[in-house]
Amino acid sequence: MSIQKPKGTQDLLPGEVEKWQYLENKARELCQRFNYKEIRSPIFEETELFIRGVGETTDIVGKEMYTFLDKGNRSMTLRPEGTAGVVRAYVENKLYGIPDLTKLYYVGPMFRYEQPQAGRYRQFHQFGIEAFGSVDPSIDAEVIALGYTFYKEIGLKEVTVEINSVGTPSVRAAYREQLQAFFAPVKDQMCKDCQIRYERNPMRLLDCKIDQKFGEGAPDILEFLDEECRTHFDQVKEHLTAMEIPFRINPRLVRGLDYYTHTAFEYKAAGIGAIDTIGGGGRYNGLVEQIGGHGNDQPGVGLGLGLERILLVLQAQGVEIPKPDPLDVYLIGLGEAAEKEVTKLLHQLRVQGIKAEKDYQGRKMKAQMKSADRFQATYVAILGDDELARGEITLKKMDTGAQLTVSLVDIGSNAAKTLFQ
RNA sequence: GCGGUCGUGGCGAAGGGGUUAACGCACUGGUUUGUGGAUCCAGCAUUCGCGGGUUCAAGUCCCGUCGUCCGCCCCA
Repeated sequence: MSIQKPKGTQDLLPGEVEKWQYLENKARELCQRFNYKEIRSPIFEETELFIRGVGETTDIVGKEMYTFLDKGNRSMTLRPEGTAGVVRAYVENKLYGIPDLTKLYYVGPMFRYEQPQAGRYRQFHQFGIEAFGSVDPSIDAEVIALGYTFYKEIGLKEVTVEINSVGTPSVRAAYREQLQAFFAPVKDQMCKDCQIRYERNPMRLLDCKIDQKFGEGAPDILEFLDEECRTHFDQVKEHLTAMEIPFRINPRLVRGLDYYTHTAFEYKAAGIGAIDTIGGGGRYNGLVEQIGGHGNDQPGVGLGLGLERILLVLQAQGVEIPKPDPLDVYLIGLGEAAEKEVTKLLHQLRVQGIKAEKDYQGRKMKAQMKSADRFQATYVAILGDDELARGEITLKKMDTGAQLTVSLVDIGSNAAKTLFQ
């Protein structure tokens, strides 16, 4: 049997890849306006980085990493998310020492070893941003606003922003105890997954689909926030309101990564089967120090948006993505001498910036006309022995069928003017 | 990791034990020795994901395996 692509990966072919280019271009252009600079970090890192960064108790580290030993017997892992690598690069390159260079973005593939499903792949792609060095709530709001603006500008409708505060580690510890106390009486009645969650991450008990009923009346983390946390959260909300970014407070929003503090948020949209999260992020004070070591305490806040999920929702909503321009001109040469002249002219046109093509399979003129039609060429240029003898070429405008003759020298030296006069 | 579904030409899709594997689209050629998007004609799967089994006979039944799609856990 012939070799197939690895499970959960996809070949992005012409026709589809244009949509990706559109999204990526939009992301870059948007980041320029928000003054985020691109960073390209490795696609694989030392396994230890993700264990320390993402968190040992997370599903990502526990069961979803693509880990392998390199030839030096070092444990490496294909990045399952973007933040850890960017934080590592930020610390390693001492970017904290360069004033104003703290707002970064990336676009690229991520890897998680999971069973594929609608909107879930083993290699998927994220557009993400990270802002380092500020605890100001306005930067939390800016990050949320950038993601929301991206969705809006590519034409996504009905995107919901959900926000929550997951507090600080000490706030969470207190909350965790209260939650365990709340669920203790019904613990034995809950599903087997929840039995595990009860011990490892009680906050997850709140969004279990099976055991919803047990969560009713459970304490909200928002009630446990201390003064600092509450103030930060309130100010994030005020900044969002000032920017007219609609949001919903979801006190049960828990993210899958351990590093979040204070602000946590998700973007949701319907249209991907059972999955509705299309992006998310939050603040991660303490992560830089955790990865970079003592003395490197820099706060950060960031987000990650799933590109294939965006594409799926766009499709479900029937949003059209602009197509690239079709071919300007398709050249047909009839006879050996004319074909050689076509080769010359084709190159002259391309050098001048004209999108031009010809046949390479020795096909009949009718077949070449069909090709031109498939490429949606604006013009077909026909060169036969008689035209060649006169130093001219026949131009046919495909939508009207109108034909005219132009000088070979003219079109070769100033194609744009000759074609579109 | 678990559960369901499906796997026939470039694409869509019939055939559910009997031997020439429908049909549609696309493509190529012809009708038109130099003019596309229309009509008509012709061509286009020694083979039904892969491996094994049952049978006189297997796309068709059974088992395994790989993959797809969907769902669970969790997330992008």
